[in-house]
Amino acid sequence: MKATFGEYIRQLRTDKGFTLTELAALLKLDSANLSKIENGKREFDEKRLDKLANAFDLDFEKLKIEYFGDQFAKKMYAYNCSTETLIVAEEKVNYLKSIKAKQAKLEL
Amino acid sequence: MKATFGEYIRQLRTDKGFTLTELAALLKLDSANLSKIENGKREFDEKRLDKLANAFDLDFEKLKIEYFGDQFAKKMYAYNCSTETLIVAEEKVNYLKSIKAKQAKLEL
DNA sequence: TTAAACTTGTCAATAGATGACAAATCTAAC
DNA sequence: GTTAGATTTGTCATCTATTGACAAGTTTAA
Repeated sequence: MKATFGEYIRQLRTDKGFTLTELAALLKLDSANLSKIENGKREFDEKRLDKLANAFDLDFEKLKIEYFGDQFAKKMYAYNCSTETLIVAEEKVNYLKSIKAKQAKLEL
Repeated sequence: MKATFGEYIRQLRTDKGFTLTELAALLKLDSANLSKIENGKREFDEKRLDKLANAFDLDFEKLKIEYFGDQFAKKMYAYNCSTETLIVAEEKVNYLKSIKAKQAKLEL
């Protein structure tokens, strides 16, 4: 659960005994590029999250957590951000939601 | 502190009595584009964070928290991610750091 | 040593972000 | 209500980064 997203995909794939070529076909990408993704040399495109969930019958909500958690972690690591960034992020999500709620009310 | 990053810039700017054109010059961008940034219609490029910190004499670490917190919040809001994403992100940052620490040890 | 699996390098094609500028709108002072 | 400065909006060419694709290399296990 602490692995990078690439390591996570590799885990899923090898557990099911798929080759890179087989999984790549399910995800509609090149096996060479899937290799790079698993080794952290390319990004996994969020547009393919649903295909990945289908391929391994995963809960989509949990997959999003894994995926975006990984994205955020990489950014924070790269820019040496303090963990307070995450607290601020949570506040800001709530702020965005409150804005939306306010707008929905006005449209009544 | 809960505002979006665009609102935050606008706050800083108007507090100091700068016009869009003036601040834009300091940040080396077009005033029209700065307007879009303040109104959440364009992204603020992370490469300009240092210029922004200088323009308002801000603590760079705090500015990063504000900036990346905003980025993460937007993503989470857009993809409707649960707040658990942030907990996972924190675990993963620590994982990345532990990897690095391990590698540093091997290189001795 | 052979075949399949995997890795790596490269590059053209594509998509997305950015800079630039014109035009419209807003605001406040006169 | 006119004017000037400030801001907003729309558009588009250009730049940049990402992606797909494929060739060539290495590793692995039989």
